[in-house]
Amino acid sequence: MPRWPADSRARLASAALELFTERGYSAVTVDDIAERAGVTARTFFRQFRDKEEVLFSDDDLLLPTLLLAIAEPTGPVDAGTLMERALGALAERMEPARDSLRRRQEIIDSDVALTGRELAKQARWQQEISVGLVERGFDPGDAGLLAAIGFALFRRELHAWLADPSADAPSLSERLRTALPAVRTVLDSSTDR
Amino acid sequence: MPRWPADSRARLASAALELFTERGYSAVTVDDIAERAGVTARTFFRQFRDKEEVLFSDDDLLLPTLLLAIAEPTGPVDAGTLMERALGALAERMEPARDSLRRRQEIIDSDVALTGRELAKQARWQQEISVGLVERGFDPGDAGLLAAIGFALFRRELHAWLADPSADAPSLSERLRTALPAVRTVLDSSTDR
DNA sequence: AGGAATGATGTCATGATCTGTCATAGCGGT
DNA sequence: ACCGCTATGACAGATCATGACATCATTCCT
Repeated sequence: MPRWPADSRARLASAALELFTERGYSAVTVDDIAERAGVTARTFFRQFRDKEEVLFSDDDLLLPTLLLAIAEPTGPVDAGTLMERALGALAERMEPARDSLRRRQEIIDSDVALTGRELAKQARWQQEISVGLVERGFDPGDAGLLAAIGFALFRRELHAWLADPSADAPSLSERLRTALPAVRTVLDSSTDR
Repeated sequence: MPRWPADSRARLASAALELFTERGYSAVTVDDIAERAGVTARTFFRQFRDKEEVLFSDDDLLLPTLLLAIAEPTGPVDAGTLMERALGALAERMEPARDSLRRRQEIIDSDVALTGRELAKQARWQQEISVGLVERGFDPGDAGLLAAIGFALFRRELHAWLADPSADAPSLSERLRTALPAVRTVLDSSTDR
């Protein structure tokens, strides 16, 4: 018999998500979250660096996926293909969690600071991808540019995927596969009127 | 004779920049800034929403520049050209302030939260540009994609420009002009090894 | 000239976020 | 039985941020 119920971290995370959904991010205090999870606020801050991090800590589990998809393929590979593999691997990991991701995204989009945190985290991923590409022998300038464009696309398609509630909507992976070619089309042919 | 020295806002802003440079962002309290500016902390928070905002408030002055560059040209215009005009106008406004921008950027880059705030602000600009493009008759999907790519490029070239200390380094505008064509090249031809 | 309105600032109180430090109690190994 | 390890609680305190109200030089109105 442990002295306390196990898994305080998981209980804090779901308590936080519930409360943020019920009342909105800024109307929830860390004390509220801790109370619902049956611990003290001090324990919250031991598990999560700050109040925001409770929404983002899971993301760190995805980074290895990203790096593996870049490093793994053997033989010469096209840069676009590598980006597609990396983002596709990310997409596969995210797809099963669509519902909870959407709830999370609604909270994030409702608060500028959270949006900033999300962008900063994705910028870090972008940096990691860029490094991975350079390690494969790509030109550093090209790698940075590719990673930047890739993540611009990824953000766009992720939002579209989460926002589209229909059952037969394209999956995130499918959206990504069609997005990269779209860049060329847009650059070549887009005009106003 | 005013009751207090004028321009408390400007004094707060430069006091903040000085102190952040001297001691690092997180080691400076709002009280420190207020003290050096000769006011109380309460006055700081009347001028700036929070401690971060003192580094970003000037940015808001740039948004009209951006929107004007999109809305102004008459007659049918290529989307890439419009992006170039908008970002070029931004660049022209920033170029004279290179030194203070670089000091500011060093502070921002040293702190994740500040990085997030910067990205969030640029995301908002990106959104505004996208809306401006749609109002000119561009397809909404294309507009969003173009704005995203444009700002990915802009961030990249801005950092490169600020990081290159040499006197004969290309200006920000020049960098931007060569960056957009680079997108096509990279997408078409980049391979590893 | 004189009084009222204005507006930037100070003062005080309060709540939220985050950190440092020490005590406590169950668990596992010896 | 004892010892350390670890997760947690308890408490104090710094910093950030906001609301309410007071102050007083300037300005405007009559």
